Amino acid sequence: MTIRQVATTAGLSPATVSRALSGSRRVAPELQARALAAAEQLGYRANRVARALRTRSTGTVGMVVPNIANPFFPVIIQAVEKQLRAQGTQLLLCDSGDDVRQEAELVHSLLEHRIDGILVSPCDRVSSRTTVRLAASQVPVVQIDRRAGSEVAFVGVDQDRAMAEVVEHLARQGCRRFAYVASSSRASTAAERSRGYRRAVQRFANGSHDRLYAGDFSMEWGREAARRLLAERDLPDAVVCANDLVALGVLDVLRSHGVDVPGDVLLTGFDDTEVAAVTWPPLTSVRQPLEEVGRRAVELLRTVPDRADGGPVRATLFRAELVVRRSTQPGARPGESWPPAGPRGQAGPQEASRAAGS
Amino acid sequence: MTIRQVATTAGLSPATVSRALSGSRRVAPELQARALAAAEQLGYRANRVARALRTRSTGTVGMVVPNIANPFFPVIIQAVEKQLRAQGTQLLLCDSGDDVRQEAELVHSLLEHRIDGILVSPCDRVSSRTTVRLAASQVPVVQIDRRAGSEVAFVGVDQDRAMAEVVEHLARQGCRRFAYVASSSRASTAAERSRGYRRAVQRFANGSHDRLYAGDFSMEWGREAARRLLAERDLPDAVVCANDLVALGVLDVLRSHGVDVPGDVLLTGFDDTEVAAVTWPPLTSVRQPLEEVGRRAVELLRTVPDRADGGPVRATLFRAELVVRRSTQPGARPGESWPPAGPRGQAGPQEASRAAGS
DNA sequence: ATGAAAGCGCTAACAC
DNA sequence: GTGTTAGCGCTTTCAT
Repeated sequence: MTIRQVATTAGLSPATVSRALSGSRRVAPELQARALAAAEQLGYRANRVARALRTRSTGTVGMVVPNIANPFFPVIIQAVEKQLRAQGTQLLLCDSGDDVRQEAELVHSLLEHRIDGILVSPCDRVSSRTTVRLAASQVPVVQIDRRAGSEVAFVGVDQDRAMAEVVEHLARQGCRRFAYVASSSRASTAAERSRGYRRAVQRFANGSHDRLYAGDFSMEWGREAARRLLAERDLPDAVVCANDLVALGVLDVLRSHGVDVPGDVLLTGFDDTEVAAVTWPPLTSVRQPLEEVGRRAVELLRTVPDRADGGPVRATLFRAELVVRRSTQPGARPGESWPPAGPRGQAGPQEASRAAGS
Repeated sequence: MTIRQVATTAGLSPATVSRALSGSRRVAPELQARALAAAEQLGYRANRVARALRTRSTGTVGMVVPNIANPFFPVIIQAVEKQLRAQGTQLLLCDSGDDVRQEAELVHSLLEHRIDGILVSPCDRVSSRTTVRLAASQVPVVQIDRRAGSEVAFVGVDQDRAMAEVVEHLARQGCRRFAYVASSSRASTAAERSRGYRRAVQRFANGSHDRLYAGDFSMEWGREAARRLLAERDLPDAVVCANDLVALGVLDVLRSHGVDVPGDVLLTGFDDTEVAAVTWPPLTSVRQPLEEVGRRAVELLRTVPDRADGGPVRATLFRAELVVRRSTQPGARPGESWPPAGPRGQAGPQEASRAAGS
């Protein structure tokens, strides 16, 4: 089914039909109607490959994320998709598996496919740089959430500040000795969170007891780190985690070793993924305005000059929000029910099981 | 950077360079070398749009899933991607938002993009039928996980049987009165799970007390259902949930109302998502062999005849595996640490097929 | 084995 | 405003 056949059926030229369907130029109402009717009748659907070859635009944007199984990313992806849909653009989504080589291949593949732009969350803030720069020299590129260098547009969240707020909150709860279960600082977000953590511990805890465990953003790493933590002589006052997944892993192992959260140690996550609210205890975490990040990223993608040397590089930093939950509220002692006492016997997002045995 | 420029640089014709790069025909070793050298030197990368127009193959497969934020899907997507990568195919991933209209648009869009095949998890087992059929009339299509009709190839898991095993397990634990927090049966998986549940309750519990709540596959629906459940006079022995997300929502509300799991009521999920193992209590769930499902689906995609009327329609059904965890093991009393005693885990009549991450 | 030429389906440029 | 023509960049006849 080609446009030529539609044209023949309608008794028009292909050009007119093309114009009628796309609305790119004015066409006499009568001919317009004939064209549409013929197209409808034949069930004509334009071949976007041919169109793309001619117009040098595929109507497709590529997105490369490090790991789609990290529940943080689907949310950001959905936000992006929603925005793109609004402007009739398709999303070509790729998962780099947090691997720089893979990431490079995907970006190259996207470029071959002649996508109109790329959204990328670079897995390595250093090694991904060349790939990002290369891509940016060919099509508009916006870095989202993570970044590799500052030569290419970026939209994300102030991780440093957010993590500092986490520590400050913990310090206010009386914590002085901290442990940080970090993710390797290959991801820019991880590096910035670490930095924020360090800064804040210096400031609020006078740099006292401070242990660091560096791994990745996975639950399994959280488990491993918790085992190491437990192997030490004493527990810190609080365990700060690089993200929710890590925190869940830590929580799992702590619990299976009889360590109570928040009774024995406070615990925090990051990202405020959906599950953070339903673990036991619910996790204090950091919520990022992903909807806005997605919107801004797509917006920027349309603005970025084609060859990235037109003007100043745009970067947008949003501010995150601390979400305090029971994992950092040591009101009750271990084994006790929550809330510890008080008039309210029921309900409430941060409340839970009544005393045992009844 | 076109092939013509490479040809000029190498002092060859475009045709020869094309042949040299793709290896589609024999080329004299010397010329081959010259062509490759020139391509390398110029950093030539073929324009896949032009190639696709000529060869009528884009080297791209589309995939449409109902909701990427349901942690079940990323896992299946990664399995599919891995397989596709092995054969040098790009994945064009789309999220239908569990909406039939959206799904239809996405499929049409994919067809316009002239993808080589479609993997789809239809969101509605009835209404999605026309879309699936239409797609299958144009390109190879394989339904994955969910299905809409049996005229188009399918790869999935025996949901009915798996859910029956869940109920059987609960019955063995002494449960007689069940409640089922279902997802609306628009998804084929949901319908099959419901069926398996009903069948098994008939058989193992003599059709005794049986309450049904129908919503969707979300955590929020789980919360709502739990509220309704609590509004009833009495609790059932067990609450069976359509998937893990729903179970998490149920668990959250039960806990906040002081209901102990598994002390007061047993609870099960489905899908064995990563979080199922780290909730408190860990969730008994059903693990599906997603790696194999993904592999088989991609394999089938290459086998399916182009116009879906060549031969018998292929369907593959895998068997799932019950993963028993503490949420259905009322051995220990609430508030106690876990494992309650002994060297490791609890040895009940049904042992966990996998240790729950202790 | 190689090169010249045609053409995939569409739309931009050009003429009328 | 409409039709005719050319060409996007590639692969593939078709000749040689």
